[in-house]
Amino acid sequence: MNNKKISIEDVARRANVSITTVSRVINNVLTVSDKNRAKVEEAVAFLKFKPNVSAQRLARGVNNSIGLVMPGYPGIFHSYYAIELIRGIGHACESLRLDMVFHITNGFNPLNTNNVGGVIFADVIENRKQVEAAVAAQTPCMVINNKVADLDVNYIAVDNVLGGEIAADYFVSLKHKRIAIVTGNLNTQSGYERLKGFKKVLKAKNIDLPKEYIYEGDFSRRCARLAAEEFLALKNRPTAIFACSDDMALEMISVMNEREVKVPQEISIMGFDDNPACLFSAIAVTTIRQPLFKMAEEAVRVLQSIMSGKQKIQCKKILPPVLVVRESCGPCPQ
Amino acid sequence: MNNKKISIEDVARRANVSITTVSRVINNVLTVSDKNRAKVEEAVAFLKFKPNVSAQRLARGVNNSIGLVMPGYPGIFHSYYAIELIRGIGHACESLRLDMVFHITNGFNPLNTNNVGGVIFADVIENRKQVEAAVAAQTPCMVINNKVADLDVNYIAVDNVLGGEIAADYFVSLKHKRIAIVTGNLNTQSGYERLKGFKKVLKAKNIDLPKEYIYEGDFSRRCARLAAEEFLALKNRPTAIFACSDDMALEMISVMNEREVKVPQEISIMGFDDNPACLFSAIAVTTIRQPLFKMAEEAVRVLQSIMSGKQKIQCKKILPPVLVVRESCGPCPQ
DNA sequence: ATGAAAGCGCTAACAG
DNA sequence: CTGTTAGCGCTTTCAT
Repeated sequence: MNNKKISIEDVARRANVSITTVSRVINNVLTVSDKNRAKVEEAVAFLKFKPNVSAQRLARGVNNSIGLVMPGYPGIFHSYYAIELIRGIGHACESLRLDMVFHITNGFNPLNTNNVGGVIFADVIENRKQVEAAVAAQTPCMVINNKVADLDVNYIAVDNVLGGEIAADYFVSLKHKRIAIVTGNLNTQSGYERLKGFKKVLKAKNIDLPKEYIYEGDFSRRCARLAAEEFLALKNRPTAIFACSDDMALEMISVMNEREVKVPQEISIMGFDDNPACLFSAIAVTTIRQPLFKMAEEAVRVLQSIMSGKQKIQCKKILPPVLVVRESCGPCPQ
Repeated sequence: MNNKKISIEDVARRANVSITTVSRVINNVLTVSDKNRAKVEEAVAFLKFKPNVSAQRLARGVNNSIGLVMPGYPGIFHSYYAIELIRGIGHACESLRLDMVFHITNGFNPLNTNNVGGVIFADVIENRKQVEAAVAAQTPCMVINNKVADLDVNYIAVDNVLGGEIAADYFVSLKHKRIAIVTGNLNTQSGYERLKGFKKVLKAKNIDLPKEYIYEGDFSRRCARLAAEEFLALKNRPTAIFACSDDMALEMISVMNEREVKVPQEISIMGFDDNPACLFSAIAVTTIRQPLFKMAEEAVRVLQSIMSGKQKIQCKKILPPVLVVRESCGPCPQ
């Protein structure tokens, strides 16, 4: 198989012009006569010629592809978070005509950053060493949704501490006193920081957050179910629960339904993400919106300008999440 | 920025050997003296040299990357199906040291197949033209989970007709007479064929499948909720429902819970996929298992041998799905 | 407007 | 075991 690929030379021969001219037309350089352009186009179509991208990249000295590095831990690809990032990055690459080299890392096998023009890291905790290497090698890169204060690297992130604060503030404004949280994976910055912001506000308001009101989860529906059951079994059951992802909130609401605990009359449940699923569930979920898709798109855009730009670009952006009030949270009962 | 990249020549100069020798050591060719190998390795480490992949690909004439083409319709990336495929392919690429170029297609902007050594298509319906083009261009390719009988292309798929049959057979064996289905997206082969197999068995068993027992869905939780509500509103409500994805089955069970309809005592619900979430829900979901992850891995493996192999490889494999009995289906009530 | 020629960084005969 | 020498397919000066 693999009967010889047709090259620019074949096209030139058939069109009876030089390969330079062919190169010009496939690159939309204007200084080509209409006559020659037509001949080349005919030959390209006839031979079904497609430029060899490796050769182009080598000759141009630039690489129009970006690597997306994500950690491979279980469940991540079934999270709204990761999928929205992938969608956003994929979408941006599509419109910017970049190739997206998707690399699921296990810690070993780092992405060969010489194979891409730049790279986006979607989770620093797991991939920190790779980020450091990329920075050291001066590979253009962007970090998404993780501020890396101690590294000189560009990032775009959501303010997760603020997210936790917003959740706690809202519950407090609703007069809740027994407020619980099921956290995300605390090894991720988003998991950790949401808890941090949440605690901070409760402390400031002098509301106790006992250990049994903190369930250490991992963003998954499964642990949300476990958490819900544990909270319900408490002698002093909470009247409000902050679930650090919408998936978890949704699952908790299901459990409440099964147990015939009314949401929000008996218990308030708040999510995080603004997953569209929040709107189609039995009860619309009050949540905290974070602009995942847009963040991803912007990361690509910035990365591209880093890749092409002569000037050094600084991008350390932190986006605020926003509260979306719907039906799953209500005033404290009794 | 972009202070000149170091090349193989820089390494050779520092190690005081020819570039050929450097090439040999970075490619693990054994015919290099220990002394030279050591010198080269030192230089590589010192200069942080990474080979330019584009140059390698050009020189070698082969391309160790594969394209994964998936349609970009809404919701696909939030389906268990798509994600398992991506995971499986990503995993296989990782261990085979292939780059995975992930391409979400909107119908325009087809993947430049000259940029990859081969391509995997994960949904033929939407991408048929691209598959045809790839076949015509003799690009090594594999089609996943869609038999394309009329194209000379390799594929690996699940027998979805059989899946539909298994579902219907099981309900029949449980003595159900009023059997409904909420389908997947009927524009996908899996959506269409499951319905087909389902209908076929019911017809053979002389069980009526009225229009109102067929809800045309799209694999999403949202439509499952709508379907459940519609079925429950029927004068003659079904006693068994086949949901063509586990996500849909799970959502239907939630609705039943909200409406206080007992599963499986009053109504049986079957899913499809064998999503692990089936095990952690309130009631373990009876489902039909399809080997998504393994199928994806195998597709990569076959594709790689097509890419490297001299001989033409034929792969037209259809895997059978299997019934997994759990708790959400029971005998017909009354 | 066009083409000749010199690379881009690396691999792979081929000699030695 | 090592180095010389052609390319791989394309872009890009630089003449013309």
